[in-house]
Amino acid sequence: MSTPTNHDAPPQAPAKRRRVPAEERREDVLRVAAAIVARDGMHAASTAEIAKGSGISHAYLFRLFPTKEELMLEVSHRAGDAMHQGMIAAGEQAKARGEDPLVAMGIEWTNQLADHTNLLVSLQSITASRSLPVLGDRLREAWGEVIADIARISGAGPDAVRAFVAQGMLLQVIAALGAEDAEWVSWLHDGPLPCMPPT
Amino acid sequence: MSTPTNHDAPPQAPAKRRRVPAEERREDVLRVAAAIVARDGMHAASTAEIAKGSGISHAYLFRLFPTKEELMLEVSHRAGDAMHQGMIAAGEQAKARGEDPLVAMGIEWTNQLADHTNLLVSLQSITASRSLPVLGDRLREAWGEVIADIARISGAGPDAVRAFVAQGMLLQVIAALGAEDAEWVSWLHDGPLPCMPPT
DNA sequence: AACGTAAGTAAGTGCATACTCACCTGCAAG
DNA sequence: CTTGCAGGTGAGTATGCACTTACTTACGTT
Repeated sequence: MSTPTNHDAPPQAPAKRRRVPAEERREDVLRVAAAIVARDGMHAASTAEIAKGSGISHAYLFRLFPTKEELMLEVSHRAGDAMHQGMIAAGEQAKARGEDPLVAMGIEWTNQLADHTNLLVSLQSITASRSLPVLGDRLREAWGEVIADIARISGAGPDAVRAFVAQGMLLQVIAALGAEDAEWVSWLHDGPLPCMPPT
Repeated sequence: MSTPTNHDAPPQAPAKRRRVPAEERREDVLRVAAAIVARDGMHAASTAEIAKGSGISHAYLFRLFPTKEELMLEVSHRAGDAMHQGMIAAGEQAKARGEDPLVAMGIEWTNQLADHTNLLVSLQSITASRSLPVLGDRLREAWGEVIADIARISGAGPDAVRAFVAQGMLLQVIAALGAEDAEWVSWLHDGPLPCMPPT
């Protein structure tokens, strides 16, 4: 009368799933999550979809990241950091080569258009920060550092840095709108997109 | 045996609800919805909260706006339109007075910082457009018109218009981050915020 | 007074979401 | 072979969501 332990004869072998160290899984999850957040935003991104996309169970996702909020903070941090570090590297290399660092950083920035993900996640972070105060704090701090680095590496003054950052924001918005091919965009840039003004 | 029609003695009078024409209610709802969307984004904004904030039942909200999507499209349209019209007006008035229209439009734009709502709704629209294709179409079109108007009224060329719009985006982001008082912001603007560069 | 209609609602429906619990399993060391 | 344990899951739970149905009520017109 007790329930039989028999599992009802699994019809196929259970696919012999690979076991993977947790760290590696976390990286997978963060990649997948970034793509989904880029499309849907942080609030609408669903943990179930992230789990499925990462090839793990919903339950295990919450062992890797105890709450959705922590996952999102990490996603945001990765995206911001990647862009920040990329720009620093490009700027300093150019400087070492005796070229204009600001131009090099601009090119690096526009290169990010190739894979929109970081750009979009950054934008989504900004809009989510209104209802996620911790994120807001982190972002304000991060922006301060980015701007300080731009200024330090390029040696440019406030006006030039402001113009530079503003252009970056415009690119971000164009990417988010999927408007790279809109005629007003090509009019604005008067030629192929990837060129930031030398100012 | 039939259920008594007696309503169990309503303890207070039912508050004598005011009846209001549907059009007027729609305006209320749109205002409330804009504020909530500004904070939470279009996906996370809840119709229930919008209804409650507007002082109507959840059910009636869906008579005023048949779906959430239509509500959101209207919210987005209102915000974008308000900013667009405001800029056109400021630009043309300045032109009539013989002043630089681009400067006037910039001032108008920064004035929007006083009540962030439109700025934020615009940003939220942009990020939502990735998962709401109709919205994306509308936004790309609207941006084309805005940029054409800026160019027409100011007579400025692509570079100046691009710089102008980019500054606008930066302001939008600063507002979204709630970073108006951050030190990097005041460094960037080197003085009080509301001043766009003449170029 | 009585009627028509626009304004308004209580109480759902069914589905998605974030998160949990009890349990299972591949693999390396003793 | 056995055991320990990190890696991994099926099947929930409670809550919130967009949206609906059937109904009531205020008010201008005749």
